[in-house]
Amino acid sequence: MTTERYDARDAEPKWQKAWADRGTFATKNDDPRPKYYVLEMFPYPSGRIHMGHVRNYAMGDVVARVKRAKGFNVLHPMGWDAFGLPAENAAMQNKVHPREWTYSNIATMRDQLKSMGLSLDWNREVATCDPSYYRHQQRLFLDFLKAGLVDRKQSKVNWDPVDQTVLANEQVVDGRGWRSGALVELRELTQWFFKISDFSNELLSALDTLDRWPDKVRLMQKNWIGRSEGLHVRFALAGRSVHGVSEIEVYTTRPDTLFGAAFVAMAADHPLTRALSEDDPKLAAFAEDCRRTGTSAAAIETAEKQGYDTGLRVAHPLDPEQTLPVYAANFVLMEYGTGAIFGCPAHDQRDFEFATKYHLPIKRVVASGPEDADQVPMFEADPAEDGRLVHSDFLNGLTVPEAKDAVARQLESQSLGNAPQGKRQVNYRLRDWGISRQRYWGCPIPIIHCEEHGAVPVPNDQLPVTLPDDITFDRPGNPLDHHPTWKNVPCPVCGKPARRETDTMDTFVDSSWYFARFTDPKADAPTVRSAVDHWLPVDQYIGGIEHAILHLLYSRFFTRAMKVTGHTSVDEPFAGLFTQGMVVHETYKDAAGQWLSPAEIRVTEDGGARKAFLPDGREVEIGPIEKMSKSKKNTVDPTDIIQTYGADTARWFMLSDSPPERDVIWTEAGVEGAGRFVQRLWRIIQDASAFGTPVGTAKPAEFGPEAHALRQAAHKALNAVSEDVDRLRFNRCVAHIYDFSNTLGAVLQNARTKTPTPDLAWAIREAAGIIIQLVAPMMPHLAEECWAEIGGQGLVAEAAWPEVEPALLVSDSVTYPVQVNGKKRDELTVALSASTEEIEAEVRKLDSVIRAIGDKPIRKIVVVPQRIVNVVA
RNA sequence: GCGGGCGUGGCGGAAUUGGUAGACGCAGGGGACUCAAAAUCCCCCGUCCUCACGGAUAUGUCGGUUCGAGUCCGACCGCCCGCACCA
Repeated sequence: MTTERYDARDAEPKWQKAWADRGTFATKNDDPRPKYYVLEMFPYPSGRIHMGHVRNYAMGDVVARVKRAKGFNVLHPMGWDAFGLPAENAAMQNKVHPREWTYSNIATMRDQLKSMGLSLDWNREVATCDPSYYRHQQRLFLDFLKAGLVDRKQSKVNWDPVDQTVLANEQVVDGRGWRSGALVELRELTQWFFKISDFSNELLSALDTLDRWPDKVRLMQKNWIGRSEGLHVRFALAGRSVHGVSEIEVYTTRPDTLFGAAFVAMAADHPLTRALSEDDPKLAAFAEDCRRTGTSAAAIETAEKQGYDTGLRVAHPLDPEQTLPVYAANFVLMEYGTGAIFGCPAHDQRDFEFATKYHLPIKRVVASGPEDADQVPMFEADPAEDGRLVHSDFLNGLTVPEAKDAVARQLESQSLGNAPQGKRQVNYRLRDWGISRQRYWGCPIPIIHCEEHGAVPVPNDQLPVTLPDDITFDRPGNPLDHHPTWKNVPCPVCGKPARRETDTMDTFVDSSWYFARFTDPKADAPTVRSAVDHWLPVDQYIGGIEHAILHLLYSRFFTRAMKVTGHTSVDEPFAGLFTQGMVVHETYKDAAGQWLSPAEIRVTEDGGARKAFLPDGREVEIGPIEKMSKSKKNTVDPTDIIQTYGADTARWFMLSDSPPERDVIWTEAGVEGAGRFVQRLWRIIQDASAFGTPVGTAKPAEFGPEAHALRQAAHKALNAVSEDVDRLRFNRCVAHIYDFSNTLGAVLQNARTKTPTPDLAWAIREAAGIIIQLVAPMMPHLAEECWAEIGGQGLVAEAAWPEVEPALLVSDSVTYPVQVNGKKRDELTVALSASTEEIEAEVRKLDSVIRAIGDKPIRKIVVVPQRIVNVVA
């Protein structure tokens, strides 16, 4: 018996070459077989692939290979999300051109991905930073513009007054610029927007059709779109008007609580706040302060609630006797509703805090009964939604929904000025998508600004507008903005001097249609209808949960916009979605508090206590397990792992143990375990090759008990793995394979001492073939080597998925756990055909049951067929 | 702050979706083989009581529904993700 070791370093490139030479993974658009489109979120070319990529692409590869084996024409492409900030940061730090930096990263990462042995069609590779890609994006932009899906309006950006540049939210740390440390200011710029809010209702209602998406993602999107039914209420300013303004319009989803209103609050950017600021320097200063918080919602909402009493008062719309104070407040957003609210402190936590801070009255208007009608509410256990109205005039005694309706009807019939004072309004939280970025490394927005003709689209025959190469980052701001020849061009309409739009597109635009481009990546138009309509929607999309909202929502919008402009006929880009967890690792810190990488240290285990040391013997602190990141140095380079253990081991480990939607902890022991299984399987296959019958031997008519048991195990494993692959439960696939390899290993162990009978030899050969095919999607190189070893036909990568023999999945007896009062006391094996009565009778005879019941009478016996028996006494 | 998720042995996790809690793997312990080591093979392995048979207890915490709860409901604690200019 040979026991040579499997050498991944030798085998892996060999099989990769074999697949490439045969074009195994090249996909044709006109293949008649049913289509299946598998896509993993394409990577940002940051420099090197990381373990998160390995996990993501290993999962997609399993799906692609299994679907291919099941007879589908599989599209499984790869590309690069290649525009973005890091390239500019690298340019500033290392004086390297963003294009050079990006393409060299792509070259490195492409090699790394190829070494993983993924079943990708590399002929379809695209990079979003390539003019051959972004020219079509410019075309889409112009088509959207023509279709009325693009808007130009003011919006706010984070401005760093020292660096003279716009900052991304992640570049704002505690309200200061990350490089300069200067206090960030908000600036208004005129920017381009995609009118995603035109699709709010449709994006919301179509979520119901996405039944192969995780519920949590659909819920997150639903909340993000944020449909609410409410009332616009106009409050008259009491006694005076300000610069001609005599009212404030608020939006509320709780009109029922109007009698509990204690104040009205406006955003710092509300037109009335601005008007008042002109005569009130303190208010102006307050508003300025609010603006300094930055543009991020998290920052605004975690900031302490603050208000400024403007001195204005408004009349209560339902109680002429009463007026309410008007505040400017930092937690009211101009972007949502009307930019003004009324506050009811008794029934809103935030209003409550605000009222307490500024000593405003707190009046309860919803109560579950008379006993709590006058109590100050406790939000934790408040019956806010199912109580009845109190202290509310004509609303008293109504339920919350009744009161909402009553207030709406009253205010609709009541006039202020010449219009009804209240108006029902469906409102969405979703805002239009601002795509202008004041950056170099992005897709140029194909617009020329002319003094006379305004924003003029670049004519089709002048596309693409390519990025100039001769730029520098010595000056702050966008290099495009101070590039004289690129920026200054004649107006396409009149020919007079004009200037190019120097803003580039948000990189989310790039990733909002790449899945469509893959269907015909070299086409002269953004898409070719026959290809895009054939392939879309993506059948299985796989990526990180961090993209649950923005990327996926933008892509859903973009697909609809492409439909409106005739670039596709589909609505939804992704029929199936899977969100995988992160790869995490222990962190290590030396005595000086410096992070250390796993490669720099050595871990020992002594009586359960794990300790880490530097090579010189100094002890290292083992820190918490965190997401792999460069800053904490807790990364493991996939290339190192692949060189040491092989790609198959890395892939296998990434798929085993942890459920794919959850985080997986990278451990050295885990990889070694995976590596041991590679060798174990190789030994099993060599044994099977020696003891099994040769290929093509006729199937015996009869199988003895041992052969039958092995066949049952093989077909049960095949069945289980097939089911779990469909549901992307790779960790369970791995467990089934381990389980089955233990069974097969034991049979082969016996074969060493007792030569197998012909029927068993045949079953061994069958079992070996099945286990190789089960392993092949996850460890494709090892599987090819094993396939060749047992004399399989052609390549496993091209072999059809084996058929389950259903007869082998059923057994003729059932073993029931027997419980007494819910506690397991015994087991009972009966024939599959046994009736409930027969089972009951058998159970009553069991000693263990009699003992457990004692002298209590049996009240009933619950028999759940094929499951369990419970005796209730 | 708002929205979403997760929590089971020393560790990663499984549990037929309300039916035997701990499959499978890692780590650990014991044994076989070996001059020896590695590799491999066999056995044990939640905790507590018991020589054992067996029993009690146990799925972040507290309570509820049920013949039966890791799974469903309510409250709490802890951790993670997103929050519109990171991708």
